[in-house]
Amino acid sequence: MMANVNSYTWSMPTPDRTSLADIVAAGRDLLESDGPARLTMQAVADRVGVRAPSLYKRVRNREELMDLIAEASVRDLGARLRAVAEAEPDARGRLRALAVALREFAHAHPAAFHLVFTPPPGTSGSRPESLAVASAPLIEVAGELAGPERALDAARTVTAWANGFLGMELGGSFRLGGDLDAAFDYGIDALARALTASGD
Amino acid sequence: MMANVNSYTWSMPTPDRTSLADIVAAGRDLLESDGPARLTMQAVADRVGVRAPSLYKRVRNREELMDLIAEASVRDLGARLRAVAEAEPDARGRLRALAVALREFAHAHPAAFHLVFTPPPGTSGSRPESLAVASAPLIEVAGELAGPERALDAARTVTAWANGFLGMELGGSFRLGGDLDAAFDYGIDALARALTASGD
DNA sequence: ACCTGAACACCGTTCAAGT
DNA sequence: ACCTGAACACCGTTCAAGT
Repeated sequence: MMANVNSYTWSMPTPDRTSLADIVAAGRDLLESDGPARLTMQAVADRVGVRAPSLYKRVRNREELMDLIAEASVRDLGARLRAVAEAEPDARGRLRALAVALREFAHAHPAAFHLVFTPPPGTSGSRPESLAVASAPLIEVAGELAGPERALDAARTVTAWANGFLGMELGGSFRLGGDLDAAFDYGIDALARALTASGD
Repeated sequence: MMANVNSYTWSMPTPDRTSLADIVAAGRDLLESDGPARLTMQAVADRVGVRAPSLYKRVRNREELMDLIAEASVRDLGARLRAVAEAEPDARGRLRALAVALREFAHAHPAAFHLVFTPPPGTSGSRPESLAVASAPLIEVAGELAGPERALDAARTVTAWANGFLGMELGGSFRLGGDLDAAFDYGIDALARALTASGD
């Protein structure tokens, strides 16, 4: 028996009105422009032209959406850091270039930076592998400066400093005035000195 | 003419059923035990034995309550750091003792630590003066190690590192294994080396 | 399969009415 | 003056009903 495909009982499948990519992109825009508190399922739905419940066809819940935003952001950051690292063969110069690039990313996408490096309780943040890939150039240069023995400790010292500095800068926690560009510079040099000196 | 104080039109003022101190204490407990998302006006009210609307007699809104919790926490931290600093005259040993005390505080009160050093957008966090008082011992030792010229930059490098390390440790961002105690130790030594070396 | 309105539980907050 | 119930606006999320 043939399938019933008479023209009046059959109808074209309506094209989807949105997509996961659209939703994540809208979320990233909203996060940066309005802050996390106003990154609302309703607001995202408005922006992609659909009602809020429809988002749950593409995303399990708001937390997963936040994680997807963190994931997309960390990939962008990783690509940028990789490009910067390739352009600078000298280890000390590369440490500086990577730190500066990280700071530029933090200034350009402060909310995304915060989401990636300080995921709010309840969310998981970006996938661990993605964060590892993005951090690889920094870990590598730390190893070059401090030696393979101390690579991990050295990398953690650098990332902790950078993360802390940028988090405090974005959060307005440096309240004693002074030149933050110079303070960042001082920090880079101090760490380069410290990692280079053996310490044994 | 005498005031009307006939016994049947006059009544004892009921004693207050709670206080600002009670509310802040309940908030601190809840924050640490249940996390910021469940630090709810309703939950605080339940704990102090009143209805949620009554809290607004003592506190402007939830954000102010969060700020009061941050303020109380930073004062505790400041007192602890001051005591540690007084007990250790050697600058390098004092840097280590302060860093360790800060880490102990972060481990003992992780949610409060996070609230103080990464106040969520919308809140103001603790009063700037209170944070300055709490940070004073660290700024002072940084100045002793790096010299008065570089005191502020050096202090920012140390606090950025400590803040970043502990934020990442509490947030579970160190995912490559290894000994975190040793990594923290390495960081302290690296910073002490870096601040001591002139860099000019 | 995707989309929607309606509904639910749960927030923070306000306010008139009680004592 | 403090406390309360009731109400409001606004969340995230579920689900039956539509196409």
